[in-house]
Amino acid sequence: MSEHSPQETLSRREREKRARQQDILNAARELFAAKGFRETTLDEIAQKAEFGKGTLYNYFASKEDIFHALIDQLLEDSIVMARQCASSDGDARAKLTRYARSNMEFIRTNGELFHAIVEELHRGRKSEAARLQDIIGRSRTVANIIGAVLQTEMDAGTVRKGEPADYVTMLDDMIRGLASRQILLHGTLSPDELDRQAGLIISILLDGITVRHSKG
Amino acid sequence: MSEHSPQETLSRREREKRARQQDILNAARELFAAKGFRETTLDEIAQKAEFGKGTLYNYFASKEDIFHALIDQLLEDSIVMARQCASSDGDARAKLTRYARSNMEFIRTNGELFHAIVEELHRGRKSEAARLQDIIGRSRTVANIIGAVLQTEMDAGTVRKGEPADYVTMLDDMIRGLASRQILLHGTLSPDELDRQAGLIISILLDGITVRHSKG
Amino acid sequence: MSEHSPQETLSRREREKRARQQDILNAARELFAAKGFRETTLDEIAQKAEFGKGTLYNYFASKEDIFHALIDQLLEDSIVMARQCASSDGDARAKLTRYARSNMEFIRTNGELFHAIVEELHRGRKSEAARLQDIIGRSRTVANIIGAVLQTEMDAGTVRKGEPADYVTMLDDMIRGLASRQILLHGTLSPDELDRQAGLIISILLDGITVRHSKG
Amino acid sequence: MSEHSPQETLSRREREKRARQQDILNAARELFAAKGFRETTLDEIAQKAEFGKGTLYNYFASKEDIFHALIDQLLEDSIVMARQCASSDGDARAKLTRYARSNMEFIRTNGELFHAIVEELHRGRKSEAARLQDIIGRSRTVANIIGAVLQTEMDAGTVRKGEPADYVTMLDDMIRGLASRQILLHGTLSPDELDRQAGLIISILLDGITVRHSKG
DNA sequence: AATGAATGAGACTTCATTCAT
DNA sequence: TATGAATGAAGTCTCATTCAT
Repeated sequence: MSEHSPQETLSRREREKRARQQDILNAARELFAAKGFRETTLDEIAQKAEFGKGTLYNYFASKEDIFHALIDQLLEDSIVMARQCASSDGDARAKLTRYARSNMEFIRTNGELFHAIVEELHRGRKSEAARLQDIIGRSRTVANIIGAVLQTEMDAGTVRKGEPADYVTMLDDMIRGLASRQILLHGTLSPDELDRQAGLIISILLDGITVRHSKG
Repeated sequence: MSEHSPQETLSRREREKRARQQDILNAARELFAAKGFRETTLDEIAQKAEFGKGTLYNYFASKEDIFHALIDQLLEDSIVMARQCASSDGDARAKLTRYARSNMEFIRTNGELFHAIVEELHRGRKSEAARLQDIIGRSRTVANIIGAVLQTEMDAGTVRKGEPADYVTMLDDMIRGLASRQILLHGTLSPDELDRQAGLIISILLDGITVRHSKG
Repeated sequence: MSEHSPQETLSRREREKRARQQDILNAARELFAAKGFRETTLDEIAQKAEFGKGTLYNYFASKEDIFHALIDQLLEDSIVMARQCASSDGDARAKLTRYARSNMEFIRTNGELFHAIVEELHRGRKSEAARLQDIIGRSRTVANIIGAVLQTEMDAGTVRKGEPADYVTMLDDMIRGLASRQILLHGTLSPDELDRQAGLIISILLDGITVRHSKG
Repeated sequence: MSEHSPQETLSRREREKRARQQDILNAARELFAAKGFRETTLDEIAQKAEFGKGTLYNYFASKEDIFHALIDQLLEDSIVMARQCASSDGDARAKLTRYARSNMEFIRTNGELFHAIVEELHRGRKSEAARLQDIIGRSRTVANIIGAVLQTEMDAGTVRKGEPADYVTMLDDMIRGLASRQILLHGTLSPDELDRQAGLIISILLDGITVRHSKG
């Protein structure tokens, strides 16, 4: 898990700079999540980060720049999370359940920001093309990581043929919808509830809800 | 299907007023859908509706008021749509497939507004409590209508026991996710593609993706 | 002199709009003249024009737009002035003296704005090319009008051959320098002083300062 | 030409301080010339001078202070230049032509800064009175130096009576106007063109443009 | 002496809402 | 009832200056 950065040792200056950047990002993340990108003002970010307004501009070129930095972090984190689940022990059902659970946890933590991102992407922007492609590309990376788990099962004949990516996106849709709804309605998710929901989702994906009279 | 309004007969004045309100709503719907709530200005709405800017305030108390009126309409429409599918011919699979298809169509038409609504709801607002409860309540109405289809199957033992509402929301999540993604990536959905996707979603919900060796 | 505008009659609406635009331009002209473009704030313009700050944007798209409108007016006025002098009675000396005098008067009235314009042009801007060419073109129009007076004399052999435009620009340089300096040092120019200075400038241009022992 | 500074010997500390001050001034000169006073930031000056931003404040009290120091240098230089021309060989025409040429060269080199200075002076500032008087006084010094050349000719009866300062300022106006225009339109001035223009200006000043039938 | 991170006043611009006509 | 000119609060961003290291 130790992500060796190209230069293991940074100057004190550089380290402090990064730390303060992260302070700003953390403040922004909370606010963007709570109020959305447009509704969050720089004054608020500055205040929450305990900096002067102008100081932010020593670390980020614009409000959008802060937002993009957050997107990067989020996508990076989600890729790491997917990799962990895909390489964890157990069969496909175990891995997918773990993924569903981790993802719901992930959404509980970052979901609001995630929502803000989707929202912002949804709008036309100048930087649209390049940035959108980047995000789509990285999302696909996640889909491929989990899709590989399904592909293995398909090769073994235990999962019906299909486009793994389709299945993964539907899995993601269910996860996201469920997590968002639970948070919206109940504020949060208890660990037990998390487990139950994750199991339910995977059960639907793998088994469906129709009762089969097997082994007649 | 004729929705009898509480007062069958309205004065000419009242009828004209409603008509003009609807003109404004139609203009606003297109703009909110295309650019989002915040990014749409009253000037634009006024221009598209071919009214003076001040005139809007004779019909709606504020920009937000227009937005809320649109939400009402959208929810009303979705309830109608759900009822139609639930009462259509065929077995549960047919009804659900029809629902998936109609819903995707519905999202194709209103999806951007739908997105704008979700977005707006997601944020804390003054009117939060009351409005949120109203929306949740009406969403539940939809869930119950489709849930009843599943309940019938459960009673007949052909669908495994569970909370129908859970199943419906997951169905909705898959529908919404798929539709949104298709629109975002490909711009629109062809009728054929609509059918294929609706079938896939229902197939996952009912059958799952695991291969069963039925031992005929 | 009556410049018939394409439409002799404008709607009351349009007339009032123009009047208010002119109010804003007048306020801006004074301020730009006194403090320069960059140093003048929109708040000041709004206050002097007795409008709310936002109101300015109903009449001009930006601060620069106001500036450009002023340039247009100034150039238009100077062309009119040059035409009047060139078509006035008397010989070339009389016309040129009149031009010098009028121009000094013109600079007394508009010189500060003129300076602000030159200043602003001097700096690189996005709109540089197009706008600069426009201004240069219109300046040339003035130079050509007065140059034609000199050309007539050249054709008659009473003025030595040369590029009329060169002579005119030098004349302009002297006029502008003198007027600017007088205003800077003494605040204004009395009519008598105006006459004396105009005569001096023309005398230098036409006769030079060397004493000639004519008719030996 | 050796300008003896009041104190022939300065401490090493003092000498180094002056050297660094000059480094800063050189950087500022280029930037002010290219972009104007307002548009140049202290960051840019610091970077070009290869100092930290805060360091500048050890050498100058403010951004304006730097500007004023540059004005001082420029005026000092122009006085030196004028003295050289006035004391050069040849008759008045030769000296004046040399002055015109040198001055155009001077403007080519320093013109943008010159322009920035005029611009800045033109505006009302706190330091107005004292500083303005200083600059005017030093400009007069230049005018007097060149004016003395004309005075000699007047005394000899070869130049018509008048205020030498008036003639010099008009000469300066023509020089400045011509040089500025050439730079603005063509970017620079070739040596040949410089000579031609200088000759033209002096020819106008001394001879005027009227053809005289000298009746030899 | 040298540094550059921190600051906040102040600039331009947008836009929902009001109100006189 | 219909209008759109007027408004000013609020938003993002810049930059000269200060000050702790």
